[in-house]
Amino acid sequence: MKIKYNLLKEEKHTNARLGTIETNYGTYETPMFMPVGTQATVKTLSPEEVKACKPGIILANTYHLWLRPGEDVVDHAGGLHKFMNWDGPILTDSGGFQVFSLAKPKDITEEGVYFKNIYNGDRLLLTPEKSIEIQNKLDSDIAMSFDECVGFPHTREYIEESVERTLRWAARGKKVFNNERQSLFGIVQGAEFEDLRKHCVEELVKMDFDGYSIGGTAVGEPKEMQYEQVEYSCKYLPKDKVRYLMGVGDPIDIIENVIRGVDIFDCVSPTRLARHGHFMTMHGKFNIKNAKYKEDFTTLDDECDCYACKNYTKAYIRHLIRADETFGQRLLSIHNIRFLIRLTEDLREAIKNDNILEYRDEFIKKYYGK
RNA sequence: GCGCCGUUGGUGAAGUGGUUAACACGCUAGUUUGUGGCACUAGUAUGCAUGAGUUCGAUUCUCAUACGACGCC
Repeated sequence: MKIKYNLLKEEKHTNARLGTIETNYGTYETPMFMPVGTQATVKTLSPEEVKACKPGIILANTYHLWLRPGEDVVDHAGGLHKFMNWDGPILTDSGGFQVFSLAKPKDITEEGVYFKNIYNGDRLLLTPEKSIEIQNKLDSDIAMSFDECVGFPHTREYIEESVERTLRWAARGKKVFNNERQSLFGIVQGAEFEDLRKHCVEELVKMDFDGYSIGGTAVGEPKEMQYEQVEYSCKYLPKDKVRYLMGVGDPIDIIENVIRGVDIFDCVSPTRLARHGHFMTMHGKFNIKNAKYKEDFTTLDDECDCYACKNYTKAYIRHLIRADETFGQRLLSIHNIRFLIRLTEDLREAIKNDNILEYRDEFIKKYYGK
């Protein structure tokens, strides 16, 4: 089935939305945070451990699975869910972000984007049609259009050109899309230019996607500009479709962008920060490797209900991380993912109570207070 | 006891008669936003066993002392 978004309530003082999203694998509340499982695994965690963090959807990556093990292997396994033993909804990114992170300007053509295979150096062409074909085979619940994610800084001239190309790519992908169980999202680009964002939204809506993503943010631009880009996109997006802000996961950014009307977020930060020894709490982001935790026998976060916080001390986790033990990375990953999901639970409650601005102000005070 | 070699930071060590003593690990702190998973950045010996001498100048050359490895009685 196609996903279905139900708008339940709009917060009284802001554009924040409370909703549900119906999927092949159940109905989940929004705002939502999606953990990232690039290579069909949330790094260091088992599906059971991810599940215990109470996520809705998780994310996997077309580019990486295309290169390894290949979409046919996943297809023959019976699809991504069976392959990775995940019985919840999955969203696949299209490879658009890899245009930003891996490709050089000269590699971007009208037909598609040339990449160097990171594993063996082969020159590969990823096109909008190919990206959709791969995602159809992966059989995720939600597929993304293949877009160009442009970094910062950039010129208006280039963004104008890029938005048109992204729109043509969206149309090409939609034309070959062929999976009844799967939904397809369009991606709004246009950088910090309101008229270009508006134009992009209008053209995508004409194509009638199952949901809309906001792209081209969290690529090095100032925070205020990110929030503007989200405003310029949400302002024109239809209310009856879900909105996914790609790649944003800083706690403050999640709050600010929920306030501006975003429903879904994803970010590698909780797992990457964890692998590098950092953990988040309401009182800020901390480095477990710091000497001050050497004999700190308290838990990471006394407000947290995760497995790590229920069973282990900072001193022990510090020891594991410093000893390069993967169990330490697992414990911090579990904690950080659960932290961001708890944040979305709080935000849903704040929308119900029409006090999200108070929640934001109090959170910022605590988070930067340290 | 004699001979010979050695002694550089928390560790393993490189090195030179003349500005800031290489590098690695460790340690201290920071960064990380649709992930090229165990990364990156910065700091970390005012001092080269101790004492004396040669020299304009010594961690580097000489002598003595201490400590250590090896060989011989």
